Amino acid sequence: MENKIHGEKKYDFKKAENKWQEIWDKKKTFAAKNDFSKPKFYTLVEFPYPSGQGIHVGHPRSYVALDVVSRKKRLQGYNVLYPMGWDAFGLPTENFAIKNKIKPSIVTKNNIKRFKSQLMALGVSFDWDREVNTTDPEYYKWTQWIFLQLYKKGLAYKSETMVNWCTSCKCVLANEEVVNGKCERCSNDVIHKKKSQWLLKITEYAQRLIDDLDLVNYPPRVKALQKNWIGKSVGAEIDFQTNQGDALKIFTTRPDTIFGVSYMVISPEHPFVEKWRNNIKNMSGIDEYVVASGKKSELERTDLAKEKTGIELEGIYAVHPFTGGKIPIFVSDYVLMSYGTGAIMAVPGHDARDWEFAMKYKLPVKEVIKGGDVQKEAYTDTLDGVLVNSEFLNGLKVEEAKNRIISELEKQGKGNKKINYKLRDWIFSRQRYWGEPIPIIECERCGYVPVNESELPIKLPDVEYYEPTDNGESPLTEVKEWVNVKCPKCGGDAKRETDTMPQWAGSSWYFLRYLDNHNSSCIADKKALDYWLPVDWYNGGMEHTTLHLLYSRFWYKFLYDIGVVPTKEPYAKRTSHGMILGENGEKMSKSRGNVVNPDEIVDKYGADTMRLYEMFIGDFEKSAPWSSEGIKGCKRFLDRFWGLSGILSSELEVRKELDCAFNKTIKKVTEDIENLKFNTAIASMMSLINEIYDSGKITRQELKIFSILLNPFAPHITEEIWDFCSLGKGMVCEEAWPEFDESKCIDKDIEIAVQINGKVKFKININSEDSQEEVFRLLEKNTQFKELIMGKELIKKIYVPKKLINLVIK
RNA sequence: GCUGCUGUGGCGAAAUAGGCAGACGCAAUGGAUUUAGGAUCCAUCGGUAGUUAAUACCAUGCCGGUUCAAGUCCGGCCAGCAGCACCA
Repeated sequence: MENKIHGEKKYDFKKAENKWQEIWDKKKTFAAKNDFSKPKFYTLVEFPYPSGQGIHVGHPRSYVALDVVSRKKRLQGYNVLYPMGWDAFGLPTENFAIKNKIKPSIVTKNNIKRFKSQLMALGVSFDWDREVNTTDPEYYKWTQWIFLQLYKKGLAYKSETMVNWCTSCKCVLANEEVVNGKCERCSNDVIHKKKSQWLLKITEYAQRLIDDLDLVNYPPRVKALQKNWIGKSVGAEIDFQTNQGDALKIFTTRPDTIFGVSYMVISPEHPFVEKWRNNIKNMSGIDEYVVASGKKSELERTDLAKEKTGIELEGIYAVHPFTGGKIPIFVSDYVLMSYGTGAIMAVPGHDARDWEFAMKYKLPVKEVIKGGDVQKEAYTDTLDGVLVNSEFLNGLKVEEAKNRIISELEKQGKGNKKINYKLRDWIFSRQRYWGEPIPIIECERCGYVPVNESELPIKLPDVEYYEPTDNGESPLTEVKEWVNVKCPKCGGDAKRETDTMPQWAGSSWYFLRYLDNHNSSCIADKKALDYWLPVDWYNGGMEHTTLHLLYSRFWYKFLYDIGVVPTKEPYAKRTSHGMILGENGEKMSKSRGNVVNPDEIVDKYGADTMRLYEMFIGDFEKSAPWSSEGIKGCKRFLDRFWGLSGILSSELEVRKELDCAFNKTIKKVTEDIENLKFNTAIASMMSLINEIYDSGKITRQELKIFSILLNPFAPHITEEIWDFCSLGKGMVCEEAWPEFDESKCIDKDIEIAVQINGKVKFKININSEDSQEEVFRLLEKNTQFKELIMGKELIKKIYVPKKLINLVIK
């Protein structure tokens, strides 16, 4: 039986969606124009890693949201760039390739094909001509080029450091990739290992990465996370002389408490442990401790955070810079070599960790700031504290004492003001095959030599085996004919760097390549960079806040410094979507069996319904559970929208009685899209359609406006109704976004509430243009008012224009 | 422990800037249509009391405050989520 709503013709979403997708593709409807005189708008979503599973229902939430924004901006006359590409280097592909004996390049190609067809089936208006792929040598040529520029400026360096080593991936990880002592990707244990690695000096940009957050429109929580991650602390470095002749340099944020020092602590990796070896009386005990703490995995160190351990360096002591008193020195792994100087002055009276350690090892606790009881617990809440037992600092407030002591230290040459960051340099080498080769050659005579830029790209060799090795070397070391080269400097025998770049390399600058993706002589044409940048609106996941977002800001700032890009910050506005959870409210995963397959949804309800539902599901920034019932409401709404074609009258203009409703809806949809409130934008269109059906018909202009408003959300059905009802010459997506008239958004006849002592008692009808006097005159005529007021004393009358009246009576 | 966020019907959620709490949707119930199911259309739909009702009282995690008026502002709790976590 025919599934007829109101319409003359049933809407066949499969046929229509295919038809319009083909038309858009053929006509290149959504290609950004290289007409740099037009106002531009650059919308960007995080390009996906093309995994073997195909897209997830989470992907469209981001892509459709910015598709709605992009389509609306086009209708508003902007030259919109909304591109897509593939972040295709990475371990899952490599692991899949190893397991199934298919080359990573082939796996990648297949996955991209699948992803692309899935995205096209959703009708997302990407400009496919600008597609990029990080694994394409023509792309990673420029990733390597950027690395060389960093190298030339001294921002890429190789160094032997303690690194995070994933025992399962057999690969080093950046600090940002270690989550709770486990590998971010595979959740296996991370251990510490000494290894020679390439690092990027992101720390050099720490201050600017904080400061320039003021220049951009990011959600506060994203700014907070980034600042927190960079972790700036202001304090001082102080030299404590020792009986060994060396000065022990420490970092503290509380130089004001210097008279409360009762011992010092150095990290087990501190070089003085070795240096002082011969004079340390209990060296065998120290060795034991150092070895034991070195064996602890990242996780064990965190787990053991509660119970502090340590051992005193017998025979060694430091000298207090002001009192001249002897201070014992301990080794303990609660002090990290990677932060500050790897050594601290311990003030147990005013630091909880030092207090705990002092209790365990029976060390003295001295009060230097008045307020607490330092024998019971460390007194750390000292913002308004006053110094005591501190010689020339006595009586000063904490802030004053900090300044005083720093100037004193500087005067006497015993220390200086110092700012430290938790942020560490970015460990940039990976011992795996499927990544960009690092374009460096190691020559025995010349050291590290960058390859000539004219040789780029250094292509990944085509090999048969790419298993990670147990000895911690990249599988590329086995490819002798690739590794053995001549030194570009001296011409002698040399070897290529065999480590590859991390996955975050290609994604740190991909949004620049979209601007001019076929350029073979530079990253992108200068004019294109100047015109399109910065990205006007970038949406992505919260999980990338301390990885991709921070890394790409760093690279961009570097490119700004060398004159490649025109602005200090890459993304003018950043938003984050919430996760789509399984129907049971838990994170979607195969093991939980709550995964929703987007292909099935598109097949059953159509792309428009899928798109609309993902936008209607809830607050865009919050996570929301999928509901297989809820999606039906969106399907019903689209069916009712199609049904409008069956009640289309021959009248042309918007009817007077709906003029206000239309203006209000245009206003609501226009503003809500800008403010990420897709759910309420859709709700307002649902209300409008209810009103239209109540009126029994729709005029041509009304249907035109409705179609344009709905077009960004449901692009296929709106084109189809436009065509079917011959509403205009071209396509809906080529129309102009409707304007609203603020003055028409107010109803003439309105109902306002009358409250007595703050409680609504009844309502009266007024004209919205009525003055306060007229409203009260109307009120006094009201019988309910007379009854309620009878015998009572009216103390106060409040009128909130067009909203309510509140009467205070006794 | 620190930082940030969240808490509203059976469910997803709305509520400029302190001004009628629950828009919109789902589910549910009753009815129309149908051979039937589905789809569609109409109506009801926070709770308690009240014969439907009028109406009254209660209701935005809890306790208090400011105000003519509080989901919204202030103070104090509680719960949940996320991030960081020996960062001196």
